[in-house]
Amino acid sequence: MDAENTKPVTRIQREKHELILEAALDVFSQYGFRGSTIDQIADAAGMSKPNLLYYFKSKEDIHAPLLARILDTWLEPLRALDQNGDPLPELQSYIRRKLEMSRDFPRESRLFANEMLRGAPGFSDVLHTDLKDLVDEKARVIEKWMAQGRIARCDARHLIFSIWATTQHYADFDIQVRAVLGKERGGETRFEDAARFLDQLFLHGLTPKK
Amino acid sequence: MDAENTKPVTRIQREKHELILEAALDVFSQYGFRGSTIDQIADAAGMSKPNLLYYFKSKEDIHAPLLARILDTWLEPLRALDQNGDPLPELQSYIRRKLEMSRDFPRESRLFANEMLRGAPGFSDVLHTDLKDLVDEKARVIEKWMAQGRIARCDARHLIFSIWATTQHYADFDIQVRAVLGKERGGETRFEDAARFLDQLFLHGLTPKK
DNA sequence: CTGGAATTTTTCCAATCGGTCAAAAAATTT
DNA sequence: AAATTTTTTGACCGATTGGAAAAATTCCAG
Repeated sequence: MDAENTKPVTRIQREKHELILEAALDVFSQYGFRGSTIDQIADAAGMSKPNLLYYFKSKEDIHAPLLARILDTWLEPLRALDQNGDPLPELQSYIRRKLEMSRDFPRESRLFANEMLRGAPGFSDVLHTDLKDLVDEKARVIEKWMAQGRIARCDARHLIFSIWATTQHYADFDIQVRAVLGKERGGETRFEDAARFLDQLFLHGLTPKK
Repeated sequence: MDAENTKPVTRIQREKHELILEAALDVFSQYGFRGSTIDQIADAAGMSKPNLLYYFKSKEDIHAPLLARILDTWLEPLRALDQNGDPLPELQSYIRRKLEMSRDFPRESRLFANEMLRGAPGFSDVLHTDLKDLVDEKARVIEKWMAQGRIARCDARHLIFSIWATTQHYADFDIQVRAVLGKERGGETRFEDAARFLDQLFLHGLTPKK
């Protein structure tokens, strides 16, 4: 009955499953679902298309587990936001962790972005439940901090949006960021520079300390 | 010789050109270049594929003018950043104008995002010249303001990135934003809420005024 | 080292892809 | 209204798409 949940059992199955998902992440994150072809993925995985289809019976079946895996990973830093910690350091470390994810998992970020651009088909239910619930919960935590005067009063949800946006930008718009910074400005320090900048932005904004 | 630059002359040509580009923007902004089909665009434009190809001789020829038109529009607010104005109001109005563009031209924003996710093929030259030059120029303006103590010291380029990221987020991740805010929280005020929040973020950050 | 299971390759398919072409139909000019 | 130009259609093309089937091969336990 649960034919789709049959997990790999043999050594080869485990290896190839992982190999294919790795290759698929490369391809899907660049071209999106419709723009990617099974042949492309098979090539990237170094195998023939029918061979790939022996492990995943359809294009959807390769894409779905990638998405499922990601949302969880992606929200982990937000889950770690601790209501018992100090507000500013908590948010600071949330921002830093999200930025590190953009640095270390840019393909995952782009896959997610591709899905959002398409309007998140067959994914919007998760957005309205799991995601919304988590954001609601953490927004309440942040609002409590505001009520206690430990943090400036602002819209907690838009604060979360701005953290997502600024950090994911470095993965999703990597090409643009590199182009603008140029090589002479040492594009390899861009994540440290970004971390410093975001720290200041979220802590103090642009008002000069007189 | 300049066969590709033959501009529409008749009334019908002008109308259909615009109609097709409008439809193509809908499709390309959702599925990206590779994920979109000429048939889809023709359907959206209410005409047959061969008829569409009478006006644009290839898929590329529909896509290219859309992209060309956008980068210019997109950077106009940054161009308007006036070095003779007051720093904080200048930046504030830059942010507001960018946010308004996300509200009024979300498809253009998504088309651009799609192109970036793909690595901006056949576009990266513009990024390294026009875009970089403009950002360099405006970064110098901002750095001058910092040197004069009229604005907090920070990385001017990453400041620009953060403005791009936070504002475009409301167009590119619209689905997610709506899902998180939910209808009960009046998703139709999200742009006003965002404007208020971004004003505060960039002006004062999160440090509470004691 | 062999028999059965797991894996891979070869061949194939119908649908869709981007695009062409000639003829039909409108629109415009004379 | 006739002649001409512009626009639209339908039929079609080779290449690519997602995927099926079955034969050929490799793997591994007894």
